[in-house]
Amino acid sequence: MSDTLSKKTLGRVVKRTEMPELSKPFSPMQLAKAITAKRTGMKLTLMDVSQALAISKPTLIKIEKGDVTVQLHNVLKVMEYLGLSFSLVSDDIAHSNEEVSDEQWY
Amino acid sequence: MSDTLSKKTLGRVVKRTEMPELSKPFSPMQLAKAITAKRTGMKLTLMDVSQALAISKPTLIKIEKGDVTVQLHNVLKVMEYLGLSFSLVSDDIAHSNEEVSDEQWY
DNA sequence: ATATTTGGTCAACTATAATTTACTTATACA
DNA sequence: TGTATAAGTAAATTATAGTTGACCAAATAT
Repeated sequence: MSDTLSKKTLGRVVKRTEMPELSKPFSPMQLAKAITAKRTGMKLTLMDVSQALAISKPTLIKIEKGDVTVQLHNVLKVMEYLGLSFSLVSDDIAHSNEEVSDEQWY
Repeated sequence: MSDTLSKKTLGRVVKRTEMPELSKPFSPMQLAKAITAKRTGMKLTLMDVSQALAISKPTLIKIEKGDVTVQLHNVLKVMEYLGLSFSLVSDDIAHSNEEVSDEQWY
């Protein structure tokens, strides 16, 4: 696996999954891996997050497994809690917001 | 409103909402506006998207209103169809994927 | 080695998102 | 103006995501 161990000054030894490369094209699995990586990196258990956000453990596991049949709401709550965010990418060639051109920006 | 009118060679005149600045921090409303902007820019009706993706019109409207109580699955389907994508942003200070450092990347 | 914690799964139930159908409001164009 | 198209809303039903609680299996600790 792409998991690494990290001994910390406080707490126990935890399995810490590596952060995926954020530059790669978005996929549900990339998101899932990033969430798990952040959570374990912050030494939070599923219980911790579950209690903090009032989201059940099975749902959190669905999210961390890349299952997309979950509420956007729940995913955003988890991401915000862990300090993760989206940015939008449009597949247009190039567009300027300065001037409203007649060209198609989509 | 921040809507603009555009006369097209084919079809009728449609209300086209402006594309939000993708550089701004992510919010559900920014996503909603981007989706509406892309759809109208591509001259697609809600019916078009509804039929193409087998998603009901009320659900599409929820998405385009920034309602987050929708399935991530449905949002991703719409985004992919319109040529929109996410990229992940982590609020870490700076991290390198080249070498595994002892520093916290989260 | 034993105990404890954590991750993960499962079944039954509850909550709620999604669909369908119809209706209304707004927009565009003849 | 009147007509057609599109956006948006609403109620009833269906589908399904979410929760709870128990349980098992790894992993981590003492």
